[in-house]
This record gives sequence, structure tokens and C-alpha cells, in this order.
Amino acid sequence: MPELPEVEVVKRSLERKIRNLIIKKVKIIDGNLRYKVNKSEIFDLVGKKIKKIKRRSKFIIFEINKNFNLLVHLGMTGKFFYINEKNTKYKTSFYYDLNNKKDDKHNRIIFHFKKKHKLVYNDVRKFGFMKLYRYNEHLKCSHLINLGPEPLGNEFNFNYLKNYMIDRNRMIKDILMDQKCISGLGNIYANEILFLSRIKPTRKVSSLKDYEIKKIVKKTKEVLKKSIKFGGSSIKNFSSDNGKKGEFQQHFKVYGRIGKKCSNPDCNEQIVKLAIANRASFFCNNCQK
DNA sequence: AGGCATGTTACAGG
DNA sequence: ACCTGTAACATGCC
Repeated sequence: MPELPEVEVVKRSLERKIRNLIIKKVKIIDGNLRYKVNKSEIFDLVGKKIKKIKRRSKFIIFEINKNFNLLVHLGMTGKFFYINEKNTKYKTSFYYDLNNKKDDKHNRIIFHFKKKHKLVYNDVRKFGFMKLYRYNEHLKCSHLINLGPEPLGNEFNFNYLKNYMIDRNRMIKDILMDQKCISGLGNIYANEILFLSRIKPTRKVSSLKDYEIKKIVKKTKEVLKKSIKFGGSSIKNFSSDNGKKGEFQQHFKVYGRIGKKCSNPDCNEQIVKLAIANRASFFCNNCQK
């Protein structure tokens, strides 16, 4: 699920579903996530109210009463199921097939609220994590302290990006995925942004012209907003047909399109794939310079 | 069987 | 101190 648009969609839906609910019980089924869940800390949450849900980059922050903040990262496969008193199950904002027992195998942590409402943290690969911080200590933690600006915020602009690139000689795709430079992009959106900007992922940042940097900033904001509007991307298909699903994956221009015709109507090239910094990169040799 | 996967981080070497 | 590449984490799917 999890690049910025997906996390934002999850955050908004959690805000609708569990804001102001009081945690009655926490059950840890498997706390061996990326970091081992600290049981006594998590059990401290019992009796406390979830006041607000926030997002920073790909992190979700549950603000609990005043003195606790639960920092959550979904890793590659983390997701939340919300189940209400009528036993309707939602995969965060999406309806979800309650009879699909296969996924329940990967339920890791369950928060129980009143009247059988619950929030399930499910994570197949267990790369996600949950850490509890007192007061505002999370703001100083290693996960958040080194993050670059939010791509949708005003601080992410031409001057900022140009300045960040000075004296660096890395490939542009690598820079876009560097959370210290911009926080929240991952492999899919980095590929999409460079296609939309008509820039090859292998270009060294020192070779980028001002107009190209401007274009990257513009397309970054455009594509993220568009994806959020479409409910993010769900790469895996879920069996639900009852309600909304993320559908931005249908709008991918390059990601995963190896060997297929370039999305630009006037171009007949095939999309190629290349590994950059260990990640699959897709691009059109003709359209991207 | 082997390769691949939306993410992060530790480490080695330059 | 900065940069680069590689591997590791755990699990499922093709």
C-alpha cells in the first residue's frame, strides 16, 4: 500500500472511523514486527482515547490523550482493517470481504473499542512497526528527525530542490526516493514523476536544467494529488466489489509496464526496465531525455 | 526453484 | 562527512 498517497488515504479513513474512540483492550498476536512491539508500553494505551490521526511522510501518528503518540509505519504490506459493531469489515477506507480468512493469518495487533468495534493491524511481511512515545518525543525520534519536506507543502519548491541538488551527483530517481530530500515518495511515484517530467531516471542531478527541476516539482505535486483523489493505488486486488477501492494503479503511465507501448499516444517505443539502487525503474527511452 | 515485490537501514568501501 | 552499492529483514506470488 504504502507511499504518501496511500498513507494519506488510510489516515483520512482512520480519522473517520476511530477518532475519539477509547481503547478498551489491546491484543498482540505477533509483535515481531520490524521492531519488537513493546508490550507494556502498548498496554499503557488501555483506557485512553484516540484524539487525532496525523500523517508525516509515510508515517501515521495516532495522537492519544495528550501524552502519548503512537508512531506507525506500514512498511511494504502493512494495512488496517476496521470492523464495526455490525461486523462490517473495512480495509481502512475500503469495504473488505469478511469471509476472506486468508488475510487474517497476518493479523498482528488488535485494538478493541466499545461495542465490538476493532482496529486490526495486518502485515504480511512484517516490515511495518509501531512505537509509542510520551509527550512529543516522537518529534525528535530518528524516524522523523531527518525527513525532508512534505512534497505537497510549500517548502518543497524549485529553490529548495535546486539547492538540495547542488554539489550532489546522484541519479535523479535516487534523489526522489531519498527521504532526506523529499519525504513520502517511493518507487512507484518516483517512476511516474520522471515519466511525466520526461526525464530519464538515470540522469545525474548535476545535468538537470532549471526548467526540468521546475517540471519535477510540478509533476510531483500533480501526481500525488491525483492519486489521493483516486483513493491511492492498490497493487493487489481484493475480492471486495462492494464499495470503493484505490484505483490509481489504473493510471500508472510507466510503473510495471515493461515491454508495453509507451503511454504517450505519439510514441511507439516500448517501456524498458532497469535496476537503479536495487529498485526497478521503468521508462521510455524515446520520451524521457 | 528462483526471482521479484509499494520500504528502511546497516555496513563496507570509496 | 558524503556518496555508492549491497544485503538483510519475512512472506507470498508468479
